[in-house]
Amino acid sequence: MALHTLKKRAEFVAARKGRRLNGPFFFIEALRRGDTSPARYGLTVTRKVGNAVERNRIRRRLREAIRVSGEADMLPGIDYVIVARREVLGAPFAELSQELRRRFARMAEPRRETAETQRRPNRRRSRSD
RNA sequence: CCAGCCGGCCGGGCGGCCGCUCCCGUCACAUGUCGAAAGACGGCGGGGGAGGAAAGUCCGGGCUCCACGGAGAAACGGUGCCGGAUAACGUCCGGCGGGGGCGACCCCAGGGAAAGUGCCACAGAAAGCAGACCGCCCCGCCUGUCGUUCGGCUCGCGCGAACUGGCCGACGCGAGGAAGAGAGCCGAAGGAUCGGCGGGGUAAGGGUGAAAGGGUGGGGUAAGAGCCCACCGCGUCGCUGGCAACAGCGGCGGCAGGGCAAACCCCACCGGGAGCAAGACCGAAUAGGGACGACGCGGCGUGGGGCAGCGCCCCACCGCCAGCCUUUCUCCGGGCCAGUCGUCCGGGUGGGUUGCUUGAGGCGGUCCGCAAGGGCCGUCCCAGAGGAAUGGUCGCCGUGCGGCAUUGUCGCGCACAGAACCCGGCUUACAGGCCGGCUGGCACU
Repeated sequence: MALHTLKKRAEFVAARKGRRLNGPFFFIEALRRGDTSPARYGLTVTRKVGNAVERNRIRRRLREAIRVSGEADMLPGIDYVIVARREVLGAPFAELSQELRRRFARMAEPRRETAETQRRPNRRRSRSD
């Protein structure tokens, strides 16, 4: 049974209010929905990353990486939004899925450290559409 | 073999593992949800699944909705040689004209400049009722210069003769025959030439410019000029060929108002508007809409009523005038014309379903046509997503570059680019490769 994906623009916008985690290939926004239904995810690939072909490729690699190795580390009740960077294109697939797993695991951990990272001034905003 | 021109086509291939989506078949046996059931989600099997440009969204259509009563005018946008193709086009094909190339071929927004307006910078004398800077020519005047002839003077060279020892050398002569050498100055005559000034002729030449009022050659002339002649160009008339654009030939005209219309403009032809987020159906909350009832409602006019009357108020007609909508305007025609409260009714956003892929369709054959294309026959069904599928990953092969090396191995790379209702075009992007035809060279037979 495949994971559900986010469908509405409102859901993407809401995820921005969640915790944020940076990485070399992407950053993740995670929002606790307050129920216990299975995790959902959405992919954001902005137009400045590349043309349509490259954006498609990024989306497909990420989706495949989540399907193969990321699913297990996602927690129920949370919406994840993964905002891709251009580096996804050149990265080896193994490295990509490893990175993805590491990030999900980090999300699941107690938020002492993450809370600290979040306090750091981070006022950069990114469009999700 | 080299260089080039044109047209067509492909644009990585094969396989393993794991996925996505749509369709068809099948199962309800196992598990879960919904359901009375059929069945749906689902399991299993099979099949389809990005492009030549899917792109830019620049034209033309189909399809859909909106608007659409008639007449006239205007405005706006587009197209612009001729004929054909086509559903249509600004596209395509075949011609014509102009330009380029040795050639195969390529390029051209290619109606009207004698309706009018405007512009033609800089340079240049002059840029639009043409003009005269230099130059060329003629005439007059002035001053100088150079030849010729004549006369005079000065200097120099030489010869001769008498005399003579020698020297000096008067005189004469110097284009005659004995001989040879001239030069300068002054004056006069007439001529040539240059310069200056003035008057006129000219548009050949120079120079400026994108463009200077046909071109080349000859005659002609003071110098020149279509002034005259030949050829070319141009205009015009006629004939011939062609459906036509146009071409050819002949006559006539001595040549006329140059360019820009991708400046306004004129002429001819075409054109309603918006787009699948169109539209249709099912349909929450909230806000708004319509009908009926009550209260209430532009101006003038006409009729009726109330008050004793000036006048005011009420009702009706809807006659006129306003206002709004009818396409921008005009005329005619048509429609609408406050608001508040109560009752009832239907629309409608989020969402879902549909439109949604069988079509000016592809492929093959055949016939017609130079071709674009068309007719007929056969055959095939070939993506339909919706935060958006059509893939991810690994291996082998192919191919390009580089290293080692010598035909193996290693490394890096393999273009432009992703359907969103569908077609016909245009334009733009694109690594590499294949096929066919043609042209110009070189070599060999």
